Amino acid sequence: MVRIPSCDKLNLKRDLWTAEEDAKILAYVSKHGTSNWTSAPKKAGLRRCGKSCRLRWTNYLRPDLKHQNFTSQEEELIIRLHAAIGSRWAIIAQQLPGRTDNDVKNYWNTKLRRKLSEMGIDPVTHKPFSQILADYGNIGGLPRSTKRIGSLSREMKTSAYMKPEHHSNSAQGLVDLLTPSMLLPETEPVMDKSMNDNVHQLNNNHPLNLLAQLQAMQRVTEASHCTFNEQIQPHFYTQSYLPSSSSSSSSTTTVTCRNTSSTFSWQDFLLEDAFLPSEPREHENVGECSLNQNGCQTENEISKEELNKEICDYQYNRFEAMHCLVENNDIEASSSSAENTFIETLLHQEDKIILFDFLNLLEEPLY
DNA sequence: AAAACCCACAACCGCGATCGG
DNA sequence: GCCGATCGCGGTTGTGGGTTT
Repeated sequence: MVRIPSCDKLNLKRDLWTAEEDAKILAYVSKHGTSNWTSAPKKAGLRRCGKSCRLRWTNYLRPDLKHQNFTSQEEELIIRLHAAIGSRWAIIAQQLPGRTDNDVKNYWNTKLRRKLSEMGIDPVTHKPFSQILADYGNIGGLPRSTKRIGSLSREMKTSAYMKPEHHSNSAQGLVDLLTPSMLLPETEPVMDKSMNDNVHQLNNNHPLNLLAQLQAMQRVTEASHCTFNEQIQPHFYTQSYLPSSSSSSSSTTTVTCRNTSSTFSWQDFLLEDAFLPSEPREHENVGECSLNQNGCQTENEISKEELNKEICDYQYNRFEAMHCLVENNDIEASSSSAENTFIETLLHQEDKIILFDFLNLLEEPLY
């Protein structure tokens, strides 16, 4: 892989952009567009590398960017999406018109992460610190993956190289890994939605409607034999309600939610047991899906064969759900990538990666 | 008043993915 | 299919302004 020489190596300007430089970039874009940044510095008369010009345009000069403070709605969305898909800022930023991935990332790192931490919530796992500490105590004799993210300290967080949803090799963690779409709450009741509505949502998706797509995928999954939603969703965000941006940092702060008469507590933003098996859950159903059968097992009680079977079962169930819809002409078979919805593509890629990583993980020695 | 510290965010780095000859 | 060029992304660092000591 050929590396682009850095601006530094080329002895190009690297400090903050001046108004004059910004004007040159704007003039360049209005004349040449944004398709070729390599030639931008030369054509615009700038002593910057093309990459730097592109970033300046993308993160600051684009006319569609918002430069106001984040709203509480945006804040809510960031937290929810971060819990669902981790630090994939580009995807999260797509859900926030006028915001860049850099904006979202900075806002998370400077505001939201600290806000959650001050409330006793681990911003990586979205679990209370107390639970994490308790979990550490509970798993004293259990094998620990070297890839696990502790997140109790900055050092631990930054030294980890897995995404938050890849924390575990436990059975419960596996559930988390496999179904990012199911980590999202319903923003509104869906019992009156028909399957056709769900499929319509899937086929008429837009990149800026990730939440709706995730929820639609969730409903499609519900149509399968494996009722993940009943089993899993209660463990995650229970409400979609919005905390007031001006609310105190107390974890007991309660505000009236925007769109319903219910109340919101910051504790609703906790993820329960994001990656460790703990107590058996009363509301867990013993469904046809085998994933849940090990919900109360400890890590070392779950054999590799069982976990492999769970992966296969999950893959099969999801495939079957989609296949059923296709057979009923409720959804078009998407044979080309161009026809794939954004989220289907995302989940497909995710599955491949997760399945591969997880099987590799199983090959690691257990201590 | 000045040094130290904190904070927000702009900018950069390095990597993998993708494009195109 | 190969390979160099470019893009896009997430993580990290640098900078400047505000606040505290």
